[in-house]
Amino acid sequence: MIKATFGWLFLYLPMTQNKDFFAAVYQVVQLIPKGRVTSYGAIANYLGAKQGARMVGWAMNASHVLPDVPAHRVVNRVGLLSGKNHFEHPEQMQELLTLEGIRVINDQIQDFQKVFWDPALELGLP
DNA sequence: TGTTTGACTGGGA
DNA sequence: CTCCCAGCCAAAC
Repeated sequence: MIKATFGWLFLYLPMTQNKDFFAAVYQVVQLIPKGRVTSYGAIANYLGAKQGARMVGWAMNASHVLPDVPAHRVVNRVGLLSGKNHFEHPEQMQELLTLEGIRVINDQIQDFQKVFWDPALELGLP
């Protein structure tokens, strides 16, 4: 029984590695509250793809076609705006964050721990 | 069809 | 602190 549960958990990960994974990423990103941020790895972890942070990044790269996906609220694990160069203007990411009350200095989010939003803690199971 | 490249991360030196 | 490396896997060469 325990083995079966574990089996399900491990099977759940590969199951999500499709278009569904991208869709799931966008859903989570849309749930990030204004004034809060999360990381690629946190989203991947929440979706059961603990090592899929790069895929989350790739999903964000393709997210521009969709409206209402606040990609600026996703940063790397230390609070650096690693994706700034993928916006219309490199400074747009910081501008959007600033409008939401998040302070950014040299591409580094200030009080990162305070504004960090962990889907695994804030949301239920995926 | 094989190789390289990242909006990443954790661990080690 | 910095730098390096190995997983990671979809795209783009």
